[in-house]
This record gives sequence, structure tokens and C-alpha cells, in this order.
Amino acid sequence: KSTEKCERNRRIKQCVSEKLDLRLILDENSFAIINDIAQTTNGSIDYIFLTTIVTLCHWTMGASLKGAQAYNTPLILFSILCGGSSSKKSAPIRIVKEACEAVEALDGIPVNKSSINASVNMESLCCELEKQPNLLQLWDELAVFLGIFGSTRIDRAAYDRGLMCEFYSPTGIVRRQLVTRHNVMIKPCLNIIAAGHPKRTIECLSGAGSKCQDQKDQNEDGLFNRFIIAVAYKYRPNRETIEPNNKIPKLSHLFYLTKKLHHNTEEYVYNDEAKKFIKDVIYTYDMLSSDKSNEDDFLASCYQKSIERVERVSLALHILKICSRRLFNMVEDIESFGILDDRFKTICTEQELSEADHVIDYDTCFRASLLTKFYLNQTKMLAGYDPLTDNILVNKKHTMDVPENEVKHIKKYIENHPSDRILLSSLPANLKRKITKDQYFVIFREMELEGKGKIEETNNVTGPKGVVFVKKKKTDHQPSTSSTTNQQQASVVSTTNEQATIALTTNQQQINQTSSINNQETNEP
DNA sequence: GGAGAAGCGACTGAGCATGC
DNA sequence: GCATGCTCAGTCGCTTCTCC
Repeated sequence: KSTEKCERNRRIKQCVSEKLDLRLILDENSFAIINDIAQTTNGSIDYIFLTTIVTLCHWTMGASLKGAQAYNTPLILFSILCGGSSSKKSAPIRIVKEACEAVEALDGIPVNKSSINASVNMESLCCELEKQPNLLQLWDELAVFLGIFGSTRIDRAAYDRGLMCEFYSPTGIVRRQLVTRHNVMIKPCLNIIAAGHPKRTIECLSGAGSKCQDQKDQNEDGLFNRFIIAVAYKYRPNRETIEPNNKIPKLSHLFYLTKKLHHNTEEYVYNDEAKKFIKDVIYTYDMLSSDKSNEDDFLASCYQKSIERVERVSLALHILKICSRRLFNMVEDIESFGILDDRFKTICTEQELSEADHVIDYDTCFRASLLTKFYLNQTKMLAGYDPLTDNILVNKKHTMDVPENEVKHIKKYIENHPSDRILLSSLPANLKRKITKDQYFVIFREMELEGKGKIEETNNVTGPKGVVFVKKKKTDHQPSTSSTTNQQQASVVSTTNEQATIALTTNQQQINQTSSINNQETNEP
């Protein structure tokens, strides 16, 4: 259990160490708004940013993108704020919730007709979506969200998950049929923000989080690969709090203006450059996905989902940009962005989206592709992959337990070993250290990355496969394979390379052969 | 410098797990 | 059922360390 926790911490740290510089992703107006919130609330800017763009999607009231592909992409985002209990996940959720409530209050929407939903089961969520198709669902705890699947019957969990997948890319009418009743949801538009503990979040990606018995394949529908995950770590708060700058628009202003600009169902397009670029990005992800499709479902799905994601993210960034710019242009009319008032409401009602506002440029798409890649890597790292090589860092925690000089020694042992193929299972037997096979495997992996050789499977025809490390052949023969071996041994080494290899496998016959040969040779002098 | 202890690696065999 | 891999306990021989 403690090693599990250790591995979880490693992944979180890895995610956090890969910094997202929002200055490179956002235009200056948008950054000013997001940064102001982060500084005044002392919260993680990554959380604030993610909750903001998801909520922004909600207030575009079902806007869509005539994308680079044949079909229209709805502007819907699912997101998870992932972090430990002290990483302040709830604060950003509260902040957007309050901003949304202010938006609805200004338009006189009664609380019971609010589009900010907090359903605790699939039943009520679908009923709400039936009543009003545009909902923002906030889950303060991911566990609650997971609990909504099949809360009445375990075999309905898969159905509900499937439905959730459909909400991500809804087509016209979505139906949910139960024995007693059925829901008909017309163009549902559900955006999700959930706060999740690292343990639960990682379980979702690996699929072990649900209550179904067959836990291994629970994420096979890729539901959680649709979620954008922002990871933050607990950090030291600033002692002095920064007062909000009233010259900088607040989230409530941003959302209200977005809502007013989208009173019609808007459709956005790319310009030619942007479209060409996005097509390239999509092609790259498609290639990566098909490369992985036969060997790794999870990665294949992650790449596939990145195709949809890069389009959605570019639209979200685009809308954030145009709305922020408009807000900053209002600074002269509005002396203070303190609270949402009727004066602001009047100004907003005059605003209309222009023709040019509907066109996404290359720059935004480029930034969106950076952001997509960043979130893709975060997901990979959370799932235990190395983002660059796509290798699974299997229980990397173990190497951390092994002292460095031990690792060095083992690497040297493998390198200097007369055999050029080393069977993994021979190591724990021969090197009597308190190191498991998994730990030796990680050392293999490291050596592979260092270019010392390659990890392969044994080439037996039947039965389970063993793991061998095939060393890279040295071009120049080094006579001093080991300073400790005497000359007699060295001669054995050079002549019986192959036999030594075989001896490392545990095939009895072959071992007998080898040992008899070895005995002969050693007995000779 | 030599004797003995300690450490290390090669190898065996048994029992068990796993895939065909 | 068979072939193979994995793990563990154990033996043997060699090297290195330590103490006198």
C-alpha cells in the first residue's frame, strides 16, 4: 500500500514538474483575467484556467465548430481537477459557481431553473437535461461522480458510462431508456468539472475505480480519456493577500458577456491557415493512434481523443480571446469591474458577434495544439507512462528503493556478463539481493533507454514468454571483461559465450550440456 | 603475509504458475 | 498434459576483506 502511494506521488510530482506557462498559451487579456483570480484567491492558476474554460464552454450555449473534419464539433469539455486534499481543488469550483450564480441572478433566473447542476445520480442528471439542455455539472468529489453509474443496478453502469460518452459528442436527440421511464434529451450540452483525489483519478484512467467486478477493462470505453486533467500540488500560500484589481474584469463579467454574445446558436470556422494546421495536427494524432491501436488501447484512445480535443480547445481559446478583448475595451465605459450590475448588463446587450469573430486564426490553433499536447502528457504521466517514449514506467518506485550504488553494480554486472542475452528471472536467483524481478526490470528499462541494449521476449514457441535483455553488440572486443576474473576464466568466457547464454535460461537439458562443458573445461588444467 | 570469515555469483532442484 | 517460466532454498567455488 505504501509503495502504491509512493508511485502515486511520483506521478503527481512528474505532472507538476512539467510546467504549463499560460503566458504562452493565452493572449494578454485572457491571461490578465485568469492571473488576477489566481493571485487574489491564492489558488493554482492551472485549476483556475481549466475551470474557467470549461465554464466558458457552458456559457457559449451550445456553440459548435465547423471543424477540419466532416462533422461539426460541439464545444463541450469534461475536466478533472486532480490533487491532494490540500491542493485547494474546491476553491476554483466555488469561484466559477459563484460567478455563474451572479450571471443567472443578473438575468433574473430563479434558483430552481439554474443551469448549474449538482446531480448525484444519472436519473436526476438526465431529467435535468430533459428540462434544459444546457448544463454545467460540478462535482466536488470525483467519487460521487463515479457513484452515479449504475447506482440502481450494477449491470447498468456500462450503459450509463456509454451515455456519458455520448454526452461528450451528442447528436441531436439522446435517449435513455429504463424499464419504467425514459428520458429524451434534445441537443444536450453538458460540461463537467469534477475534483478528484490523485488515487481516484489514477484509478479512473487505469479503470480500477469502479465498483464492477471486472475492474481491469473498466476504462475500455475511454470515458476518462475524454477528461482534461489539471494536476496541482500543495504549495506554500503567500502570506500577504493581493487585493483584486477592479480594472481587470472578473469571471462573472466574462461569463455574462459570453452568454450575451451567444444568444443564438453560433457556429465557428477556421481560416485557411488554421484549417491546414489543424488538419496536420489531426493527421499526426491519427497516425500515433493507429500505431498504438493493436498494442495499447489506452494510448490509442488518448491519441484519438486528442483529435477532438485540439479542435474544442482551439475554439474555447478563441472565444476566451474575443470575449476578454471586448471586456478590456469596456474599461473606459466601466470604471470598476467590482460587481456585476445593470450598467454592465446594458452594455453587454448592445454587443454582437461580428463576422470576423467567427473565424479562428492560426495563432490560436497553434496555442491550442500546445495545450492539447500538455494535457495529453499529463494524462500519460498519471497513467504511469513516460510521455516521450510511451513506455510504461512499471513500478518505477522500486528503483527509488534500490540504493544507487546497487543499481550501478547491477548495471555493471549485466554489462560485463559474458552472455549477451540475460534472462530477467535469472537475476534474482543469481544476484542474491533483496530486489524483486520488477525492480530488475526497471533497471533493464533504464539500460534500454541508455542505449545499452534491448528488452525482448524469449522466442519459445509454447508456454509463457520470458523477458530477456539483449545487449548491444560491442564493435571492439574488450579483453578485460572483468578485472576480477583470472585468465583461465577469461578464456572460457571468450569461447563459451553462447553456452553461457543458454545456461542463463533454465532449460534443464541445455543447462546439463553447458555445465558438463564447463566442468570439462574447468577440470582440464 | 597468511588463515579464516564474509561476500558474491553460478548453478541445481523442487514446487508452483501459466499459456497453448 | 506439456513446455516453459518464476521463485525459493540450498550448495559450491572463487574473491575480497579482516584480523592476527
